[in-house]
Amino acid sequence: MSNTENTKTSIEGAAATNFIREAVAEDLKTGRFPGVHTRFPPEPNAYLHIGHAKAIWIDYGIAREFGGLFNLRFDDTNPAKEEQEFVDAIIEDVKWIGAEFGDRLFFGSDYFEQMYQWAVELIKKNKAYVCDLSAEEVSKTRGNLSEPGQNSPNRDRTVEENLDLFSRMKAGEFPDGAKTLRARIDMAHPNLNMRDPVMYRILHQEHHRQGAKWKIYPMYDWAHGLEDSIEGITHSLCSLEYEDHRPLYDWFLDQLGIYHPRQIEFARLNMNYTVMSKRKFIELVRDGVVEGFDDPRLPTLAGLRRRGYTSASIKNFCDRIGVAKRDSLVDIALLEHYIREELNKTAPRVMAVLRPLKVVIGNYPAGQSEMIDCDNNPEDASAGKRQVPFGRELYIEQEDFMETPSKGFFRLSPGKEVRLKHAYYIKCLEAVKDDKGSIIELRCEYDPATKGGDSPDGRKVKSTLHWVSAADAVSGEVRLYEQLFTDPTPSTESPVNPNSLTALKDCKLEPGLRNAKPGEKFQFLRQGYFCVDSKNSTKDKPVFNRTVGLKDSWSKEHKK
RNA sequence: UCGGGGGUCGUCCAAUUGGUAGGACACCAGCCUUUGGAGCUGAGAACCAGGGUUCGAGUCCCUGCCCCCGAGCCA
Repeated sequence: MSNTENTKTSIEGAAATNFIREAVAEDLKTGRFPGVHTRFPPEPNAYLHIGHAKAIWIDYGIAREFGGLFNLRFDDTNPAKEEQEFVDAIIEDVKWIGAEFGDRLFFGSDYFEQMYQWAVELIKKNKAYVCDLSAEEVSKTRGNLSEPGQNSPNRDRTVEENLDLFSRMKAGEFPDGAKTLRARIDMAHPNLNMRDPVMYRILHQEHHRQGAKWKIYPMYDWAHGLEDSIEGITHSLCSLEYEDHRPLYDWFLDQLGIYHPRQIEFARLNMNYTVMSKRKFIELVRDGVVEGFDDPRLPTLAGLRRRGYTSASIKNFCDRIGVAKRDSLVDIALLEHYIREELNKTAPRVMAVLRPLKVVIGNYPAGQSEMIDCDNNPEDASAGKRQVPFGRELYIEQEDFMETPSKGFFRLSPGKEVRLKHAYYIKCLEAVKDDKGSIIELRCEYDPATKGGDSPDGRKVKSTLHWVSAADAVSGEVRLYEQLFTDPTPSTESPVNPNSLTALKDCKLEPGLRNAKPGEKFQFLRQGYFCVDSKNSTKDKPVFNRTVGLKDSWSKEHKK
């Protein structure tokens, strides 16, 4: 345990400690547990989101820091909601995050037989009984926050009768909902979870792994502690809403007298401008509001990955938000900070014109072209240089030109000179308009002496623009994303931001981008970080997703 | 109403367990710049309230206040 001291801080020098780490260290010190073994127990009924990444990183982090083990275990106790598709997606996501579970991949449903035996044991101890009440009746007799519940009329069945009925439930003799197995605790308990909770319900439904073998399925409260116990979990970490369930978790384990892990709860992650609700995701996908669970606007891990987030940036984020018990709302700007920080160091710079405006350089010889040396990454000299074609006709960004410049605008306008990145200074002579008066082309002249972007006479320009040679440009689609919701604290009913996706269909990309691979990440100079879409991008028609924009003090100033 | 939790800069998390309240993000100012990017420097900014104990309280004790979770045969 001497290594706990220097493993306190993980990547990026995050917060020094948290209450869970301290509790685990204490348990090791007092000998409550000889080592550390954690687990991440998703139900395979949806895709994982960044809130799960936080949980995974806590579970895995605690195991790693104390030299322990980490299991991935599917809590697949409800066949009505669970599917293999989700199992596969979750495994991929957990691996992507980098929580190593080795061969410790488990399924709660594999323990059904053992759970059944333990239930029989509880019946024999007269701690559980078969109840004939309907779901509605159970609900009605449970009481409420201020009133105690009433005992089930079947609460005092004999052990023999209970054993018989329970085995017949298992055998499939009764229809769905006809009976349940309930723990005999206390219908007047102030904690509603302790009022004779249901342990098993009858479900004539095929399980994605167990097939038609089972007609009864265990409830979460009954199953979860048993799963933890079977796997020898020491610290069963979960979110705050299970605090009320801990007494029940403990009760089952104590009644059985089996190995007893310790449950510790922490606050789940909330982020502004988004929702962390599986139900909402399913709804958005079903209604076609988003493309799928991996839509880049969703905070699912699959969505973030497709958007261009790296697992490292998500882990850095998780380390920084820490672990605590109080409710919080993390600013999504923090997540964006970590992906910018990483991509600033690693993403090659390229030029792409999103909303093209043609520029014709009158004094550049017709038919001539040349290759310009461009830095791949000013943050990283080892990234080298590449050659980009330059010619008489170019595209620049529409928003980089203003016929009558507003105050503080120092890009291109008639009579003004700017630098084309890595290339030449150009001066605008004239804006050509169509019949309707829209600007369709700029007539400019360049200064051959400024090749490379410097003027020998030392004159300065206030602005540098990105550009793409018209003759060589690759056309592609660029998808710009904004927050999924305009409401900083959306409810599940909040409308989706109508501008959450803007697809620009005819962007002009520098020719090298033709060979970009799915998932490959770039900085589009002056605009942001983009990655090749992993689903819709083709060689002929590349598609890029904007991961996050560059910080933009101009637009900030402009809004004032 | 009952039970379980929780209140520290705008946001998130710390404070060696009673000894100068700190970091990150965000924001603001300045510098620098062949990305209005990046980078650098600096500033502002908090202990829910009121009592008490103590030389000394974010930390211990009282009394309030506010917030979250819980009444699925979901997890």
